[in-house]
Amino acid sequence: MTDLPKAYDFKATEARIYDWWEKNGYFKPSSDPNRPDFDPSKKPFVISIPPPNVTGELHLGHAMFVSMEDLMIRYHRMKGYSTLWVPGSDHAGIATQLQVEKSLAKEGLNREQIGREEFLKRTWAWKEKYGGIITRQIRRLGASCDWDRERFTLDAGLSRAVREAFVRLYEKGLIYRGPRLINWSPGLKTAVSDLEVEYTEEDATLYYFKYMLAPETPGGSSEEYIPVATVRPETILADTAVAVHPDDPRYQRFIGRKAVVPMLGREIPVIADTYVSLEFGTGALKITPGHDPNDYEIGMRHGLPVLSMLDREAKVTPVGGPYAGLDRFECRKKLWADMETAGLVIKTEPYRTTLPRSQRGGEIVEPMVSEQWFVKIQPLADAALEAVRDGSIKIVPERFEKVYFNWLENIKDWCISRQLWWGHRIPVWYCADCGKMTVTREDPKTCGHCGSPKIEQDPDVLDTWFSSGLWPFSTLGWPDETPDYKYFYPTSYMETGYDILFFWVARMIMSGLEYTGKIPFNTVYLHGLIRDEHGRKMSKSYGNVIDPLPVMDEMGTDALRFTLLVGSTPGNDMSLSLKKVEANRNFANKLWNAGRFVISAIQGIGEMGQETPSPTPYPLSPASWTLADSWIWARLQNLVRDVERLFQAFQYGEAGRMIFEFFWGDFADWYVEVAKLQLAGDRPMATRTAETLARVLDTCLRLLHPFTPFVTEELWGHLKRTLAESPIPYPLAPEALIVAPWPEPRPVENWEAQKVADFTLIQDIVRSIRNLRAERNVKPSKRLSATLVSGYAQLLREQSAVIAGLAQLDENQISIFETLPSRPEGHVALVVGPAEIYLPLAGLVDTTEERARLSKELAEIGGQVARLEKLLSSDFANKAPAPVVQKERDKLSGYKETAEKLRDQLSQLGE
RNA sequence: GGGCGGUUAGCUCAGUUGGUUAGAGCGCCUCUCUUACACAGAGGAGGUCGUAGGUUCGAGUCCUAUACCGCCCA
Repeated sequence: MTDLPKAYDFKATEARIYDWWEKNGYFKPSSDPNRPDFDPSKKPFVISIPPPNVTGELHLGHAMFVSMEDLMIRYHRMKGYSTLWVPGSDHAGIATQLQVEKSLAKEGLNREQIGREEFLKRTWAWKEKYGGIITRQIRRLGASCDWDRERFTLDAGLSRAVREAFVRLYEKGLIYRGPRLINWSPGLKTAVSDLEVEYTEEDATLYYFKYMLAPETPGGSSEEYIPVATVRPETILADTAVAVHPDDPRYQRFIGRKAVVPMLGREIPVIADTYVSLEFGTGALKITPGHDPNDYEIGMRHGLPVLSMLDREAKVTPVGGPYAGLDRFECRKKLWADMETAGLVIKTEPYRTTLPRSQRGGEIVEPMVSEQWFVKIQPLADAALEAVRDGSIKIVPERFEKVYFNWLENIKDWCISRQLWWGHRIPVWYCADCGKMTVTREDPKTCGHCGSPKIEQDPDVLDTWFSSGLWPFSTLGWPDETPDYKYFYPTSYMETGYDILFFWVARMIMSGLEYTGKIPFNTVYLHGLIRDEHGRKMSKSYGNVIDPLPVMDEMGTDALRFTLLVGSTPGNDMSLSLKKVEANRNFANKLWNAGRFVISAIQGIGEMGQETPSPTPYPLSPASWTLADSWIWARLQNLVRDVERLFQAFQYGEAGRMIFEFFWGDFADWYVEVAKLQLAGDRPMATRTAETLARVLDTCLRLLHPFTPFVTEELWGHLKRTLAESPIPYPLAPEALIVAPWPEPRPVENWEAQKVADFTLIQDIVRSIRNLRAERNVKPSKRLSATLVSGYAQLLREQSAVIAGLAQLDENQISIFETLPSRPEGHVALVVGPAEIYLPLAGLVDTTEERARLSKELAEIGGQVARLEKLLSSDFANKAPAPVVQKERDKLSGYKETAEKLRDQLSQLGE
């Protein structure tokens, strides 16, 4: 007996196995362009990791992508590709800066007080302190990344890539700077891009007031006004027009006149624009080009001035006259109160509206005019659209292509400057003398135009996504044509969550095409988001967040991985519950124990004696196999074919489920049970059985390895050592499962279907005997005698030991006949397709009950017969494909045979 | 307003070229500690696949409409 523990001990296994893999270099590409033995003809398979926030901590989103990518990587590695998974992390400008600012605040400091240089010093220290956490946690998940190639977006090399990209775009005229309406985050004091703003519907107030018209003649007076409604009354201070619809009879006569800005007395024009809706609100709009995107458009059309009434801290500017210096919300209150006093207020009413909030922090974002850097995105977007349209890049699942198209077709220029300190500083220097800009790859000492040394670098940094957009190639050495870049780029799959399709994936495609002239990857695989067990979003305030680390502590990494991989389908959200993880921990344990059984079976062969085992050459002809051997082999080959097909179609979850079902349902529940009987046979039989056990286990471990790498590697090692010490000629190579060849599908052999059908009959017989025993409360330990009658008597005779073993019959008291003139006395009869089974349950047999049972079965079968006869006499027989019709015909004849036998039974019981 | 996804057993979900008796895990009921595994084994109950039409010999699967839930974009 083996000395392996009775339950799989993942705690004692995972870290040891991971270290062993890493130490032996299995995570490195099998063909490495930096080594002398590089084989360029070997196909590479490459994934760049979606870089997590460098100071972040593991959550289920990470667990998901790591599991999925590791599966892809391990599969291709076993398939023989030169496989590279590039790990790394992202500096995450805003997030990291906020963390450091928070720690500063605890000391009563802010970043302005300590200055930029000191702040960056502290941030780097912060990164050094917390930067390793996330990568350690990713290792714990089993990620087989090449850690020697780990990258960080602020590394020298990647920073050079960012610089190169910026300068190239600038030189091409695709980067410009200018005052534009952008989204301003007052708390963070930085611009954010359109994507970083979230719109939420909330309760607000709609303020109705009078926009008084200026007298038509100077010095005159006017009581005329246009009623206007707004949700942001404070922006009145920056109004530069009032707009009405040109066809609106209520206001038509005011077009061209002047209106007076409340409390400020500024005169602004009344303009006509078809943008104004006649039905909505009062039918008139105040126009604030400096603080609203729609108004900005209208302002551009009409040549209106743009005023800014808020500064970078969202305090009122001098434009607001007496309100200058007030906070935006205080100003709203005060201005409205003053307007009320001045008799300009009509009413207020509660109102549902969408408010723009910062994706980070959640404060209300202000549309503001500000001087920022932008990427002219249209040319890049066009190329990125084409790459997906022409199939160069495939998105899985396909439906996201539509989302991708829709976004790129309506894209706006990308605001890439951020008023932060942590990030890639914009490589632009302004000259104090000539006022011109110098944009260079190397930091300049003097102005590139007039040579003045009085130059100063732009204080802003780039949007973090600008550098992440370069990730697939910057990590491989770009802009240098390094060996890695030449061999591994373009990468293969980009695997990530659909929530960052725009933020990241689209931008990588645009960047890749622009800078490298190549697609950055050929396939985009998008996974869904993980929700709680009732499909709700996980959030801290709900308290339903599942932390992957304690889950791994309790159930093991393999259990978590298998749950995430098998529980999800591409692009769809999944619900996760600890119950599921527990079920998969049980699966790992099942695997372990079946493995223990196989190993002890192999050891048993070695202990049987020293004579040479009968040679069973490979590939085996089924000639020397038992029915069960043939059956499990055929089922296994079928599984390998299914798994391959599903993997090629990115249906990893379905593949995992099929392996699970095969291993538990076919192998462990049936074959292993039969094997126990066969192992008790003579030496050649026992040897062949042990070998089949080994073969099936080996194949299953290979198929499962991408899903559950730890338990499979550990077991495989034990299996390998055991086989090496045994007389069984089935050596396992190479030294580790992680680099063992993937089971390749074999063509179906013509004997397979018959053997599967034969064994299925045996299973059906066993099941119905078990069923009856359970119904009649026959003690499980009680071995019954039995009489079997069937046209398949030969098959049943051959399998009588199997039937007896699995159904708890007494093998020496089984009689098998082709036909039997009359049913044995005091027996209960079972009809299983072409077989009748009589069990001696004398004393338990109640004729009335028997008749009822058999009648019920006959009714069911009769229903099937009727259904199929109807089907086969319909158009179905003419129009459906022949094999499909044949299948139904076969079924019908089977049912008819069963029905016939049931009728016999009933008549023998007496009417 | 536009687009997408979901609606299948008590719960969470599979079911990908339409093939005719719809599957799993968990939960539930009965029995069993039979030396691989009680993180288990054996048996069982449980679903008119949201609704209404249509195409087809055949629809959970394709088409149309519709209800509800969710997401994305404006």
